[in-house]
Amino acid sequence: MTAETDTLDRAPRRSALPKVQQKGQQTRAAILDAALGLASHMGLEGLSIGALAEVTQMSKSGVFAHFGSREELQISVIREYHAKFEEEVFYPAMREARGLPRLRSLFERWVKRVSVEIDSGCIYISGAVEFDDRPGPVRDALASMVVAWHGALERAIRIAVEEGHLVPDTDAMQMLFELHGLILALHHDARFLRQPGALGRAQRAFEHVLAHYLTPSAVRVAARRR
Amino acid sequence: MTAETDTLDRAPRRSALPKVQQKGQQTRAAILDAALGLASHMGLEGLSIGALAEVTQMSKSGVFAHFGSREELQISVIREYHAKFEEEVFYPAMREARGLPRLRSLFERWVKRVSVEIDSGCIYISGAVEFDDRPGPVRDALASMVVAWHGALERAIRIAVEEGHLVPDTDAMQMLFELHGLILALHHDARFLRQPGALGRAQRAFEHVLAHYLTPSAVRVAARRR
DNA sequence: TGCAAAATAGAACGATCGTTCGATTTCTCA
DNA sequence: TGAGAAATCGAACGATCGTTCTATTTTGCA
Repeated sequence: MTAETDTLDRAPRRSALPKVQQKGQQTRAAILDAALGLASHMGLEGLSIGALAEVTQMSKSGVFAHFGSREELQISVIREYHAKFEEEVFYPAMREARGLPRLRSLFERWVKRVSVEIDSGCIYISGAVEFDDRPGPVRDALASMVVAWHGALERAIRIAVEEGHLVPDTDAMQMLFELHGLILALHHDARFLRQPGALGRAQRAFEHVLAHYLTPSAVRVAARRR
Repeated sequence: MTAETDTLDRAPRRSALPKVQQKGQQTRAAILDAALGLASHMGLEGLSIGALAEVTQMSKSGVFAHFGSREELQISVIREYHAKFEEEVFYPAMREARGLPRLRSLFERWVKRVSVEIDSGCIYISGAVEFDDRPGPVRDALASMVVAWHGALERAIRIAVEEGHLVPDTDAMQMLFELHGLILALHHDARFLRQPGALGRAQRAFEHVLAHYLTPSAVRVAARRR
């Protein structure tokens, strides 16, 4: 209920049931895994059931039956990506100390994830471009996850203000805007332009943004880091 | 030949011929115009010759004949977008005084263009995401235009350093990275998330980035602006 | 072990895609 | 004005798409 919940979503964790995994769920997971890889390369719109069937060595209708529609498949992929993102970025960073350490960890893991993804793009980013003009349930699912993640970052920034690490008049949404821009620029330069130095530039830029909002006392702590 | 050429491209301007426009070229231009609008909404991959024929009230084969292939159509659209971008952003800004005024004008016009495009996305940005994993002539055309534009911005930054407006140890590519991120964040928040305040945040963020690189004397000039 | 249920396959559907080709209309210029 | 060139159309192609339906196979449980 406080500013820091332990999940990005409000909804309860799905399937806490200890039931043994049936065959169906098992292949569904395998399909979803392949779909995630395919969508990372071709985008959510590039996801085709035929290609997915070929990869998983199944029939088209066999794949189809697990989701009922292409839209539902896309939404499932988004949810899967979200879960992985939580696992790799959000949860570990939330174990860091409140304030600057946690914020720094969130950004660092975010950057690492995107730069690892140089060979398999971020679905949040590609999806945002693909669905910015396409209303519907897929767009809604995507947007709600992105908003949840941004909300988590914003809370981390506010906590850093409370802790006295960032100046009191910090505009959390403004700072979030600037940090988000760095991720997008990293994704663009590393993935589209294939520039080798993009990761370093993103990290350096993070320090620049931080410099704008850091409290004098926090500056001394931050300086010791380098 | 100097750091500031008067065009983004090295190639000579196409068709300086005063020849009267034939019917073919005329309808080709009309098709291209419609294609630009369509690609802005659906992306370059969403561009279909059938839809284009419907919009222009022509037959599919009639449209097709003007380009010879879908790829060539996409490349033509990219070139058209590039020309418009030059006209609206690059050329007017280049008429500003060397250094900070020119750099500021470049960014301001860039931002304006992207925020006008809230209802018809930027092809540079959507194209980068669509083709970051798809080698071929379309990707090459897109990349070369983006690189040319980034090169122009980089030159503007270097000139601002020469003029003493930015600190001598300014890393032009680093600064470009940070500015580009702001545009991408603006595009994301305004177009995908439909956030109203994105434009203002981009402008404020520009001042933040500038603050990092401004020379003390330039700071006084900049302060008078506000 | 056997039987109902779940999972998968296979074939076919209508739609749309880019592209080809030959006929036909429209333009252009001597 | 009339002939040749350019532009446009209409129909058809093979391919791929998501989806539906009916068999067939596989699975899980009493």
